[in-house]
Amino acid sequence: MRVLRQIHAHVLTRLLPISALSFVLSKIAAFCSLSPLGDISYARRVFSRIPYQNIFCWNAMIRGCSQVDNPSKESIFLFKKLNERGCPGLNSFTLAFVLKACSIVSALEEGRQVHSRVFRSGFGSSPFVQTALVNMYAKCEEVWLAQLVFDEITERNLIAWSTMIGGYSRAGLVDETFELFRGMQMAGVEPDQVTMVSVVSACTFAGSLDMGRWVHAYMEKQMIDIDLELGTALVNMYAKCGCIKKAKAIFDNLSVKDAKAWSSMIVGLAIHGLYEEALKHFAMMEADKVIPDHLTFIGILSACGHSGLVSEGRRFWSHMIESGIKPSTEHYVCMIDLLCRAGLVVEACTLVKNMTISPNPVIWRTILVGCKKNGMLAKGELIAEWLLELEPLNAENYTLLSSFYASVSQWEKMSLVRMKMKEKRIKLIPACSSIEIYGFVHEFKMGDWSHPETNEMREVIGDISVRIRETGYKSSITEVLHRVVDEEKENALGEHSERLAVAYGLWKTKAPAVIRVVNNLRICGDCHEVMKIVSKIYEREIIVRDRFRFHKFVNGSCTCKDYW
DNA sequence: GGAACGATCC
Repeated sequence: MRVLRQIHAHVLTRLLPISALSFVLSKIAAFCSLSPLGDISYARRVFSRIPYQNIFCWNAMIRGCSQVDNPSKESIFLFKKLNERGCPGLNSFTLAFVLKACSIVSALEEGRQVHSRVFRSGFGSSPFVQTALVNMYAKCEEVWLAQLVFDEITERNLIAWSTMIGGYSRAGLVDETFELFRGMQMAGVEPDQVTMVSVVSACTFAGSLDMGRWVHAYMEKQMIDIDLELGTALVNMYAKCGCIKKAKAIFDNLSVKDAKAWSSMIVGLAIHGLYEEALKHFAMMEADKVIPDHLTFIGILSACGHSGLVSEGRRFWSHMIESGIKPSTEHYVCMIDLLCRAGLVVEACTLVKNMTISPNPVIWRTILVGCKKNGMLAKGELIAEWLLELEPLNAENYTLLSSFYASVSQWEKMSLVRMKMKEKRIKLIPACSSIEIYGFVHEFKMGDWSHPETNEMREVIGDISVRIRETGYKSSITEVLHRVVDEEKENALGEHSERLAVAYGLWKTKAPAVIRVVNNLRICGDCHEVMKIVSKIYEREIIVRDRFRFHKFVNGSCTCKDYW
């Protein structure tokens, strides 16, 4: 920039013809807005003083004013200004750049307007504009519109396929992601690292280790190099799919590791209950001179919270603030959770009071869970009131509140919550567990006997209940109630979806195969106990991924040490 | 001078 400023000054002292001056200034503006070494505010100043602003510098400004690391609507305003001037010289670059800007700030309405401009402009057949449109709709969470545009593309190149696959993957539409990935292969277009990142992420979302392994093997066969981004996606996939060893192996093999890669590894270790390892990795990261960012701290704080490391948590909190990272809601959630789990609910509430940003529903839910664990009825009720005011239609809140009342034996209040739900026509999220057997995903809902092998499964379930009762186990009734709407289901506990899935796994596979179950909700306390016993009496390793983390049951105990 | 990718709390 220093050299550029000198050139700029030099240019201004010369009496250049207007056209030459415009040309030089537009080059300077373009450099300032586009180069990583540039300076966007300098670009703005230069741009505003160009006598003849050609389309080249307009494009550069539109592109430079909204970057992924600096989202802003300025590019869209610039485009509007250009529109007011009748768009002299508008080209496919302009349209692609402004669409990219719309995708960065999720500006659907403006994006649609640009889309109609594309129609009129005659640049609709530019592959750059088409892909930018697909990307814009996908980033605005309108994947179906993105698909419509994608369908219209006659010659789909690698980028177009990748964009669409990425759109589905980000939306968590796993089947669609894979269908498109197959379509791409059928069309004879070779996927690259960027494509594979999206496909790997879809496996992470599905929690499907078999799928992930298949994709990894495919990459090896196709000799697709594992770069930093793809490596991070793989580390994340293996960790979230329950194979922390493999995640670690891939992580260790990365030649360059940035904050994202380290964070991914740290969070992975933490959700597997390997807290010491997580903390060790944090220290290794700092020793490696990689600066932890706000997400790394979320990972390490939650690791401390889940393992009851209160003083370490406080230390990391101060460390974070000293590093100049302003705590976000997520950081507060980790810290509040950490304090609540340690029984320090009052201190957690003080922290909420002193928050500089307004607390969101997650904060209130965390405190409410804390009140539940510590039997604080009055405080919990107060929190619940705020929570329901803030989010009156979220089923999760009602489930939590009703389990809260159940835990303090307030049955009448609990049924009032149920009634309120019925009034507001709020439906519970049905508990659902899945297990993968020989590449097939079997899904079970609570009390669901629709599986074709249901009779055989009943026998296994029966066998489990007999054998665990022999060990002296008794089920806890409060756990039944908060998941069941109709209390008439007395045996509902034995039919929790995770138990059905585990029973199926026990029956279909033999030791030493690990039974891996994915839950959409948090595992209940009673099932947690049962899994421990089953792992011992059946001598099987069981890994359950619930909404938040992993539980690995081996020989009667769980890696979470019952602290979750 | 262009379009696609990785880590986020309860």
